[in-house]
Amino acid sequence: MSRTTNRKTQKTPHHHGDLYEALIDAGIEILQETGVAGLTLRGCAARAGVSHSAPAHHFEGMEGLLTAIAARGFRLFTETMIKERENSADKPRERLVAICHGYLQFSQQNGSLYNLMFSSERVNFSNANLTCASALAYQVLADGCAPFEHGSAGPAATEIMIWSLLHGYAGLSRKAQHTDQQHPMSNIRIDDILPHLELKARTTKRGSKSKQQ
Amino acid sequence: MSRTTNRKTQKTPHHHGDLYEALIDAGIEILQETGVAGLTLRGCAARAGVSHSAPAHHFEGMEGLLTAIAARGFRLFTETMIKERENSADKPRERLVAICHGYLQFSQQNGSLYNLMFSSERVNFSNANLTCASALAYQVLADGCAPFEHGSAGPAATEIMIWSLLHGYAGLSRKAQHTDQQHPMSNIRIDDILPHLELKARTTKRGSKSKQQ
DNA sequence: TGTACATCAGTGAACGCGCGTTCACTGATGTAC
DNA sequence: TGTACATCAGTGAACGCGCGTTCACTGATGTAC
Repeated sequence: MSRTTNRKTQKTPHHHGDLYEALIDAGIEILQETGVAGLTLRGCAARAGVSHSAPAHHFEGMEGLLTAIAARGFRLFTETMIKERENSADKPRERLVAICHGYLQFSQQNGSLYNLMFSSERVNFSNANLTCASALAYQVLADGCAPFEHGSAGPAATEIMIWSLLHGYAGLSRKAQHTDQQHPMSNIRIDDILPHLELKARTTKRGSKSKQQ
Repeated sequence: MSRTTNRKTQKTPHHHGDLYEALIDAGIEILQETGVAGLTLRGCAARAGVSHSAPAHHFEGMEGLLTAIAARGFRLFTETMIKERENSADKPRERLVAICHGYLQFSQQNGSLYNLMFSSERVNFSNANLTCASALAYQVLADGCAPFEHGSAGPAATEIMIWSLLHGYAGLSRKAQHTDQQHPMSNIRIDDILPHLELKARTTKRGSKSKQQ
């Protein structure tokens, strides 16, 4: 967020400099503070220190802004997973577990953003920028899964199993946070689950960086 | 939805009869057709054939209506899982798989409603009616998981593993539907995953209807 | 280096919209006697 | 069985609100000569 630090100190009335990115920054902050219901074009403009009609010069309406925010989210998401992976031991299982930790770290620290990225009806998932960013994120997960097989339905089965597990765990633990009730979720860590998953070493050799078949 | 069939034929201007339930019916229909963004008090009132201020006599604002809709959703959800379970062979693994099928059937046929139930920031999850309805749904899943253990973290670990997997699979496959892109999700069925999960028969005896520890 | 001009980026007033909410009302219903 | 009255459930007009969007504008910037 260092991009935003000079936002208030800038006195130039016109020519913000990088309003496009600043509006996305603002949007992510608002998302964090008030959830998706509080996210508006006018609110983002105000937080970026700009008139409420300025965003129209950079985004095609609300959908455009939400889509750009989601794309940025996927890039941060990818970074978080890669960072965790690089801190792990260079063994397939450790690498996958590290990626999973990165996944959940991001989803827990950016709940509303994660939600926007994965389930919003107001985002244009055909947008090339977004498609590209989300494909890169998926690739990290897929590479982590590549050394393993789960059943006989091919590599995608492992990916979908792990991804579903993480996506579900992320959503449920977020909901558990918002509920005062005692929740079974509260007592189970992801590390109570991951080590016991049925993941066999793949018999056919595959590269870990390329996605074949 | 048979409750709603006479809605338009009723000519009584006052005293709808069961407006509380009719507004929930209307809300579920609107949710199905337009998603949560299109769900408004005024819209529900209109669909129930009643003036826009009538809902105020039955619900504490929007949050009250959303909460009631979510509670109804959980009851339908529970019914769907139980129906599938009762059509299954009476073996632990078959029963659990049947419950999982019921789970995904509901989430796929009621995407927006499922989303409201599990991730809306606008629902009051402290509401007793809702808490009760969701606890009953959870109980069905927990009973299905009871014969099994996953790792050594106790019964909750199995429940959370299965629940996360289903919740995640539901959310991702819903998103895959809305995306034109070719999606790895499209090629993998839940039955490519469930049979290969690490679920050992529990060694300590437990009743399947009571929830211990 | 200076000037003229085109383009770009943000302004601020104005618009219409649908929303939730309020409120005095009225018609229908139920009950006490 | 009839009457009076209280209560309930829905009406419809009105309100203010924040929203996205439009549009003529203006100040800043870049470029050609």
